[in-house]
Amino acid sequence: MLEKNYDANSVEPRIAKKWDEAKAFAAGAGAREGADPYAIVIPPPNVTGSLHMGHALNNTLQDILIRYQRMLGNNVLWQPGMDHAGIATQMVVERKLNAEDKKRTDFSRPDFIDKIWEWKEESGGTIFNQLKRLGASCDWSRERFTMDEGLSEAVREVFVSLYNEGLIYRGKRLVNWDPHFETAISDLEVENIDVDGHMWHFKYPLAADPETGKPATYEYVEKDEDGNVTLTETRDYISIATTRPETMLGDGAVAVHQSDERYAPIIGKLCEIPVGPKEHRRFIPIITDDYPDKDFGSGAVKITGAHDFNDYMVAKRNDIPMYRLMDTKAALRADGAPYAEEAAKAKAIVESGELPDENTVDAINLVPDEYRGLDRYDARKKVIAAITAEGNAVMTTDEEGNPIPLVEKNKMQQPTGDRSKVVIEPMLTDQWFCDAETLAKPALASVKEGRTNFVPKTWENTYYNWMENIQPWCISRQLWWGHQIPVWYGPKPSDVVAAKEHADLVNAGTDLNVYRDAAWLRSIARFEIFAMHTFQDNPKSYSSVLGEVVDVGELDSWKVVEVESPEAAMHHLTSSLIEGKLEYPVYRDPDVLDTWFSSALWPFSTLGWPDKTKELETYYPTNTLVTGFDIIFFWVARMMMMGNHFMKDDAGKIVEPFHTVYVHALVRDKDGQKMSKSKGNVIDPLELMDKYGTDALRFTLSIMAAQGRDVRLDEDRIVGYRNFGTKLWNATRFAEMNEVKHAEGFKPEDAKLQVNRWILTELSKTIEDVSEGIEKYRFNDAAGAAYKFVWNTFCDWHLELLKPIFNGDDAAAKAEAQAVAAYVLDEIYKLLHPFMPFMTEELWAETAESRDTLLCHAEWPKPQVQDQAAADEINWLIELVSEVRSVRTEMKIKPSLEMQLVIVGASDETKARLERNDAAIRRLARMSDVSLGGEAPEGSAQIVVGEATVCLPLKGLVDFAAEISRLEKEIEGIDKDLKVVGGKLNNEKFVANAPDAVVQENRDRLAELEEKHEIVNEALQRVRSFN
RNA sequence: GGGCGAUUAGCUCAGCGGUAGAGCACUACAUUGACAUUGUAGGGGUCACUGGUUCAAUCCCAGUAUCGCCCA
Repeated sequence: MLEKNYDANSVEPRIAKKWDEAKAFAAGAGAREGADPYAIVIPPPNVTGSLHMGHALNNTLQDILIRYQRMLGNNVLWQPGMDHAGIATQMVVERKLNAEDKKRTDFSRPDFIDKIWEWKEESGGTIFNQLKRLGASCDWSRERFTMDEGLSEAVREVFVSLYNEGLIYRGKRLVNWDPHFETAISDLEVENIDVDGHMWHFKYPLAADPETGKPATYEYVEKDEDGNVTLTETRDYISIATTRPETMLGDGAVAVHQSDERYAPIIGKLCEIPVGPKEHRRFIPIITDDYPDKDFGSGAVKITGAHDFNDYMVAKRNDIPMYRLMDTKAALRADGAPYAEEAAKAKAIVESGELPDENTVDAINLVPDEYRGLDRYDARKKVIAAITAEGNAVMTTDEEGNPIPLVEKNKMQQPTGDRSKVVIEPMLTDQWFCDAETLAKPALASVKEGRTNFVPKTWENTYYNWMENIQPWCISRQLWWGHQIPVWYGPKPSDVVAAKEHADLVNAGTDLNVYRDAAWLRSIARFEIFAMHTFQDNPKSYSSVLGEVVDVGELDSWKVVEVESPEAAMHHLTSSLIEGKLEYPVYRDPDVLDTWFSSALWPFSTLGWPDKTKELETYYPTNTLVTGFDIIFFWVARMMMMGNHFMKDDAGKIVEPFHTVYVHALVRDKDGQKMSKSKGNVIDPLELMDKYGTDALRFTLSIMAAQGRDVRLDEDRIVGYRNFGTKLWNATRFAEMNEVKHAEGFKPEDAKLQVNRWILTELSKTIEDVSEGIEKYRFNDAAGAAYKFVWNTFCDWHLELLKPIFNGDDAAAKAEAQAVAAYVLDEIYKLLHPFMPFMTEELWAETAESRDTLLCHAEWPKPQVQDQAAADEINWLIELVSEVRSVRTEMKIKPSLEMQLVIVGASDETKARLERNDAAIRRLARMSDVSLGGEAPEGSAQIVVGEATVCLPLKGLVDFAAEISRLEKEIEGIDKDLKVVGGKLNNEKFVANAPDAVVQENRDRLAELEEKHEIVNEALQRVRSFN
């Protein structure tokens, strides 16, 4: 006998163990002979991750699909794995070191990476155990990690291929720089946050006329919309507005819109940046461009190409030098020569009118000596103070009429790092980029041409929008943890080779061949002198610069070695030349790749690519990708780009990584707020599983996962669905008490009793609904159909209707009832298994002495019995009983009081039904007797069911006034419906235009309503006459 | 500024050209007979607003309002 309550906490680990021991989730487990493959790759959680509600929803939905497909007998693989999560992981380990009073830079790079691997072994991947607890039926034996050797090989393969195709390149670009982690990040990792900012207005004085030496002036004229002059004044400056005064130090120009008449007189003239030592003030040109907005600020903008994305474009278009002002921590630069020298270089550039190469410009540090090393915000304060003190701030007046600097408050969007939460600094740096635009084209076509489909479809627009406006993807990160970029450089900067491994560096056809450049080699002689000069007296220091030297291989008559840095390479080359050896040193690019680069390969790298494995052949392309919309750009789009580029069939045709992308919603709290630690509204799925059991959580998430809507999770809902589990548990317990047992060889079609044929028919319908719901990713419909069937059909009615049979004397009926109940319960376990795997697996085992398979491998139900007559009969019975109950309650008749039922005007069919269901009616409607009568007994309440009038003789019990009012109310309702239906049918246009079926439906309904109206009206007259 | 979505019962949400639904909450009653994690019954809705299309609109279209998200 089952326990009275289901104890999730003891059952779940036991069932999990059972699955594990049976290797129930191994790829292909439980598959039919010759089955179709069905594969899903898990969105790899971060190795640092812990299960949150988003994971719970995401993996529950995947598990439903996977378990369903497995039960259909398909060859199923759910591929699990984890992401190395570059920044997040490095952050976690650095934080741990900080707690021990150590920091990353106390370690060498390899030692620090070892520390991370140690951390991973100890505490990484707890999320896998949490996913197992959720019941995720992944093939855990195939767990992969983006940093493991196989996946790393795939990363190198892809990088080198794309590099050789010119789709990956290095360049100096303006990128989003995270000053906390001191690395570049991609656009997607930047969050724009609304903040209250300030806009300062400053005067840039015009340069003196070069010919006369006199201060330059112009007539500044402002007009209103109608062209009337509103202001005229003579100015010797141009006024600019800026939210970032500290970047003025790096200005290369002032720009105005070409159509802005106000500034037309001074286009091409020079103006002074009003900050820094007076004797070294820099002058910059006033230029025109499309970018400035005439109506914003003064209409004139300063152009700081190295620290602003818009300015960068303007500077590019107009050959304006871009001066970098900050270091990797976003403090003002302290490198280079004293300011006076550096400013002179900038002056020379302006005067020559020729733009030197970008590295030369980048080397110039235009931060005045007094500002060097300052944090960017401290520098801002000092710059503002200095300009204001000098009288170059645009002034206004305060409330009392005193002059004050004009500082506008303005709402602005501040870019912040999604991990670090610090303000992102646009920085001009050397980075690696992936040509996303080229890769996006086929990926776009795949969706447009329907080879990959988003569900719900509306997400396709989001995808198009992004893919059509895609920017180069910055893939390099200045971190230590990640896939190091497989590019080696020789001592000469132009010597660049991408290689999967050392051997490829010295293979035939390598690009590593600068040593063949005799002229260049001769020039190396210079370094000989340099090296001797530097290290002669201090050989120890020499070896410390050299660092480790690793043999790479032979190339021509040279020995190629790998060293640790560009400096080491140069010294090594020099020293080997001194010693008369032909040793050619290379060093590897220190950057690592964006974490999402390896995730982009996930659907094929996890299956063994670039090797041609059996798994790859079987399970690629995968079927469905289940993900949240927040990573469509980060992940889905990039998998499409990489998958389409690298995965082709034998005919060279693209094979997309998946054919369906199911995008589910975000889980929010019950008030619709996004869950976040700072808001303190995070609901921990693990706590919920402890409290209500995993199945309750899973069922709740499934039934709430309607397409296109966020899931607002309310704990009360979980309580409700926990109760649903209990209901099923107790239904099974009840069955057990009545010796309901799985009957070997029972065929549903053999059932004779209407009540059984009815439930089997309802079951068929439910099987269709649940299957269709899952197939169409309408998880809420699927779960809802199962819920309704189990509780409102099977428990509320079928089991109730079986009670008189179980308690009766008809042995054959009893045997059939037992067999059918057992059969239906088995089918229920199967239907619910994808949603509630633990409880159903437990019940499956508990309800038979032995089973051929685990429930997770049992065959998915198929509709068997369709018996409309039985369905009609029992639905009639349900209506009858419900009506009687309703009237009893309304008439305030004690439930314990047994009454007599007299049916008037019954057809032959109704008579037969009454006979067949006599016991059930008496039990469920609490009647002592059911009889047929010619007319309604005096003092009856009367109910119209179909053609018959059901009379409850209530003489002495019933409140006739109440009964009259009840019947009047009913007639009122019927009249209302009659009016609607009749109105339609009287409308010629309706009859002419509506589909025949609809017209007929309304005709039938009208007839039905009219008949009912008549019968109820008769009943009403009768009651009135009793009164 | 551009785009997407939402607005249905007190709450959380389904639905969707032709009888407006669920769960929770609420009210009344019942019972320890599988289940109080229960049963029976009940109340509760101008389907945001304004127009339009249609024989017919909660549903389609346009506009308005409010809210949310994404992108600049």
